[in-house]
Amino acid sequence: MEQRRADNIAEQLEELIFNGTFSDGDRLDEVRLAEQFGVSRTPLREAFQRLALSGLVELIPRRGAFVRQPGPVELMEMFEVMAELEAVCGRLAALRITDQALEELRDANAKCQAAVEARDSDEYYAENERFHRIIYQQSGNNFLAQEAAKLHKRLKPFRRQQLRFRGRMAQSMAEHEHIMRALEMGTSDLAADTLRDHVAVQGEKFHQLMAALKSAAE
Amino acid sequence: MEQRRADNIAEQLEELIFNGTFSDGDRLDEVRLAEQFGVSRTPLREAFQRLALSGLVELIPRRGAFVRQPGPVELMEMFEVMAELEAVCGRLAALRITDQALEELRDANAKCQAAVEARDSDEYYAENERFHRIIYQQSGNNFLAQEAAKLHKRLKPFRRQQLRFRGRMAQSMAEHEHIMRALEMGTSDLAADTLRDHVAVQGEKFHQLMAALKSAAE
DNA sequence: CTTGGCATTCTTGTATACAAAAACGTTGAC
DNA sequence: GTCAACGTTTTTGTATACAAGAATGCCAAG
Repeated sequence: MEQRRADNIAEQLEELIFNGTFSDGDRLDEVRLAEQFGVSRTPLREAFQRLALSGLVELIPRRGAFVRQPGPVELMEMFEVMAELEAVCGRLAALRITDQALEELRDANAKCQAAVEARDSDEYYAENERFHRIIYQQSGNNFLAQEAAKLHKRLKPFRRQQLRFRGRMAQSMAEHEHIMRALEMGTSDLAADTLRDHVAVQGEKFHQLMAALKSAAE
Repeated sequence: MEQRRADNIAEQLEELIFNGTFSDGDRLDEVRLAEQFGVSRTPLREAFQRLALSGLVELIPRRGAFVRQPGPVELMEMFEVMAELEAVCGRLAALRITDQALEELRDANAKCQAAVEARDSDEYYAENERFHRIIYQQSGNNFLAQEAAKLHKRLKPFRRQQLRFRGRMAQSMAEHEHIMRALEMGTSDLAADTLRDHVAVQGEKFHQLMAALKSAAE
């Protein structure tokens, strides 16, 4: 026995849900997945529980585990909450941020810029995430930072799509500049508003994308 | 076999942690609890997972399940986040609240007032919770409402203590009045600020209480 | 007396076996 | 032909058995 297969399985299942192998409403068959992963049902059931807590899976008693992808409405709601959480982080961070953290923000932003010019979207995502994560941390509120990071992670697969809009990357970079300036100046309300808009626009773009896909299908 | 013992056990354990039977750092012994509840280890482990997700228990691989009560610092952080979440709910609710919901708020508030006069703290807690829950709902953002309710529930046992401050109940009632007025008028920023302060002061009071207890112990 | 290594014991993680509930298909009655 | 009731099958929930890692204590060596 190695150790903690259940965790590993939870991650793999998460990946399978994100990449679309399983989609909304699919029932996750315990026995089938068990032999597929080469384990017994026990660790799989543990993995289900873990996924249920992060919201990816719904556990219905006596019925099984069902994939639960958020619909457009729920997604918009989540983006709205994300925007507010980021705004709070920004407001607190503007007062509490350290010089060193500011330096790291500049670094992350510079690498973001480089990634945009190199058309390296993976690099862009990574550095963008670092940028936001620094702000969460610098809120000085660890609980808040964790909650923000949790939701950020959950929205990750949807944020990617929205960035395919023409010119969105450049616009996003400009917004980052404004955010940094607000943090440097320590103007908390401005930092909050700028961050809120920065995230809210992602929700908006996503909404537009959904609408476009829908009308294209008709 | 009845059905879903695991859920039941999770609830009971939650209660045991809240009422102080288990306190911070305690290890939850699988076998001991299993025979205590008259079940096998399997449903217990499921219950642990569920408690871990709500943050009451920390699961350390190969070590076991440990009770994880938030310390003073984390508690303050949680109250800060709660204050901000309520503020957001208030800001949105001020724009979206229905007349019927306003009526229900008035009703909950009146019953709160009656409970204060009757010195019925249980009733007060119940109606106070209803008051806040209505605001969560009226934010029009279901995801937000759920998150707010989740954190509200988690802070419940700590909120109770803080209300023992002299005159806190009356002050809280006055704050409720202000909140309602802001919601009636539809002034979202005012509603947000009033709610934020209303919750933040709870954190403050709690802080004072902790300090008082600490200095009394010296 | 202290410390390091080894063996024993205890506890967690996983597999398998069993029980009960829900899903499914078949058959029979109207 | 349709619908309902019953029996079969599948699938979930729980118990138990087993394997492996961590904790503990003992003994010996310095």
